[in-house]
Amino acid sequence: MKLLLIDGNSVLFRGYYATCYGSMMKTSFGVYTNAVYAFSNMIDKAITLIKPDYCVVAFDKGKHTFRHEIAEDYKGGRKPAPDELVPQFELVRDFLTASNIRFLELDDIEADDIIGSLAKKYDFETCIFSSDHDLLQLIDNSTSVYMMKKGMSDIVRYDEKQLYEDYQLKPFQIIEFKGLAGDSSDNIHGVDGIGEKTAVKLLNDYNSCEGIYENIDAIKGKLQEKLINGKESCFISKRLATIKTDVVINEGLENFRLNINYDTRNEFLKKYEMFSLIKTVNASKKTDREVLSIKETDHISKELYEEPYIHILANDFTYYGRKIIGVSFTNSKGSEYISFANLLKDKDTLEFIASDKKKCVYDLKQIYHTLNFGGIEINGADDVLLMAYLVNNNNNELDSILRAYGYYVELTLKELYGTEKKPLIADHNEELRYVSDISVSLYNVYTKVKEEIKKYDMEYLYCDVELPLTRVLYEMEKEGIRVDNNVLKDIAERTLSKLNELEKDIYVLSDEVFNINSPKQLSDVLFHKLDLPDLKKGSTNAEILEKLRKYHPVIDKILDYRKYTKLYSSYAEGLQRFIGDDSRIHTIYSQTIVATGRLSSYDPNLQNISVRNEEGKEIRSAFVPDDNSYLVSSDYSQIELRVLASLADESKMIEAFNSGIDIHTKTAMDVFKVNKEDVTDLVRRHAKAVNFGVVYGISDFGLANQTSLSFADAKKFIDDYFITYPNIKTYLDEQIQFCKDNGYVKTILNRRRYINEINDKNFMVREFGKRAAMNSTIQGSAADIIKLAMLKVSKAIRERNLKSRMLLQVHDELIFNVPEEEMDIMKSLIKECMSSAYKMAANLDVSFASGKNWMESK
DNA sequence: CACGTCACG
DNA sequence: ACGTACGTGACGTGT
Repeated sequence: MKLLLIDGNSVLFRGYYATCYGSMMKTSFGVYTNAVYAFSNMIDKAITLIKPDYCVVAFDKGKHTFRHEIAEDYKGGRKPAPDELVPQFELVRDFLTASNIRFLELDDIEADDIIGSLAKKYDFETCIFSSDHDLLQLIDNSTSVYMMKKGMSDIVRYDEKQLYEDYQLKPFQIIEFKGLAGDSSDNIHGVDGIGEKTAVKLLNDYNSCEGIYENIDAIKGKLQEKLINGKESCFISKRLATIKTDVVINEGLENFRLNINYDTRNEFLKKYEMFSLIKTVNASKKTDREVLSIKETDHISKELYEEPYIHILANDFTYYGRKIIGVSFTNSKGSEYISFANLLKDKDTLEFIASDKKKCVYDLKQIYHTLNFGGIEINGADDVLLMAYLVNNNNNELDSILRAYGYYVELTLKELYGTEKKPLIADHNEELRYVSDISVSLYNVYTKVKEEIKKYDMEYLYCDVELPLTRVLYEMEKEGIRVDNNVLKDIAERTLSKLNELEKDIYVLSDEVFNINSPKQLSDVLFHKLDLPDLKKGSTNAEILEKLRKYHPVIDKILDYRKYTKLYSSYAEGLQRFIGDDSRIHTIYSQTIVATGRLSSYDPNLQNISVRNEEGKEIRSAFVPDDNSYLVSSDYSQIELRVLASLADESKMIEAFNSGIDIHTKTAMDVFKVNKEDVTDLVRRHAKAVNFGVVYGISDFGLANQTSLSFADAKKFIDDYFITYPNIKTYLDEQIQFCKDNGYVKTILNRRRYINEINDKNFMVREFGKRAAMNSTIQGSAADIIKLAMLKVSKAIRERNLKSRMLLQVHDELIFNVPEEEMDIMKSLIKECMSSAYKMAANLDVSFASGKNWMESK
């Protein structure tokens, strides 16, 4: 049994002053919440640390305590509480009420005295939480004090031993100490001329103030004089500092039992916009816990075969080849856990998992790998991660999903199993608690996202596109792509010698030896030592360096050095670690990271392999086909602009696409009203820049920056563009308006992207929101289309039993391994599937290339 | 762990 | 007056 007593005023004050700098936290309605926020954080910390069964928060109330009878100026000279803090005294009480945490305040009694009286009333373990040193006097065998130090970051537990170590005082001597040294914050005078050092020394010699005055003759000189003069003040100060322990509190202990109500607390936190605190809630809600607390079994009950959430418990060290520890089944009937060894014997359950009967997991693609590694087949599974992401693109990892639906799992996999380098043996009960919390939470999330998918009309996107795509991506990941390590080694070696050369040159040319890779050191050399013009706040990026080339020969070398270090560390060397024993690289695709609906690739990222410069492009020659095969690359040309033209129904542009004329040339012709022959290179480049700009959410500033155009010319150009293509303008404006009204924009397949920035009060943020709104439907719809194409191609390969395999996706491009004998069929099949993936006014054009490595097939 | 930089679409 | 083009992931530096 443990009782926690919290000094409410002290914690609230400390919380306020720790968070009152800069822009103070408040709600969108202007209610200050910083102190309550910090308060909530601190007491959560205290509760987690102390794990009390009972808890009371004590507050001061009234201005006429017994101490004011003793000394009129008690606590005099204090600054009044700041205006921003005052209303938070009330708010923090509301917070405690919402949390179902008891607080006490008694007329004309200080919080200290409530705490003192409660601490002495009970003889079981009592912990006091405060930042006020006065309370240290309450320490005894069963009472300890947790002090907040250094703002709020540190909490130190004081018992008799710790107190003596830090202050050389026994608990009762705290009041003796204040009698002598006083306490300026409470306007307690003590003895004039005696400070902390002298007070401690005197108490070490004479134990107490009484002891000092009994032996006053033994004390000599000035000190004796001070003590005699201050005797009255000394004993008044002592009384002021003495905490009462006899305040009558007529409440049964059970009234103080700690039983936080997370539902009402979450409501409060939501109401006052303290969203980040919702995560500190152990929201595997109590009611759920009672109904559904997990049961370990060696045979999963049949009633759990009805649409369960299945959690695969495995450590998180690697993506491929995770070891299964156990599996849980959870639905409205209950929750059960089975160890992996027992699961392998539970044939009914294995059969259920492999069957088409409906079930749900979290991160299906990874689970395909995990179960495949464990020799288990799974079918008919929904993916709660994927569903939650489709419902709202901000839900893209466990934490954010649980938080969004009001759940929180206290333990993490890392805490259970450690890391690959430092693995831990998990306690089995902890494991069960983790599985139980996560399973119950995710089962509940599943029931909710299922409804939302329906409500948002996303069944086609989810059931017919994203979910089947998960399987396709799993197969691509498993397949991997063959890489010739020798090619990478060769490039690495050559790059390294080039780098050594450049390094020397740079040191000579700049007359300085420094770390070229450090932007800080480089900018120092360029802008201070060499005195080159600092065009953008010390920035040394390629764009800036390009402009500085003419000033100093070292710049060219630095640009080259940058190019080669990137090539060396990210690609030539960097990629090698990912080549497996099968001589292949297995990237991982994320289906739930990109806000617009694109895929992303990592470990390693194969969607950003160099192509734009000659030296970098060579990396692609390391990516090779299987024996007797070719690498085939097929990409959509101008897919985003085609999507835009079609969605906006801009006939001039659609006609251009369908007639096969170069779109940037056509844009130049239309906007500048010139003949094809008069479109110069420069004019075409500008037209191309605007076309890109339009897709990114155009602005005159952006366009001017990207081209050689002046502000005014860029603005004029954009105006002319929108006059030429009025439907584009209308369409983009519609997207912005829709987003302002609804908070999100949507793609051709009803994919949503929420853009909160669009209604932000900050101009810059709002402008960003607009550009994101304009871009998202376009980029997102293009992503939808290539996903459709991937499904179509993969289906065709499967149905025709072809040996060709889809290996990579790079946003508008697909890469395949194609055996020689399938080249003809695949060429037409890929082209057909990709160009017919989605019917639009502007046709989809597909270009096609093949070779004995990825560089050749481009 | 944040920042600057740079690779891709 | 403000001071940006959209979407990612990986690396090295420096706290």
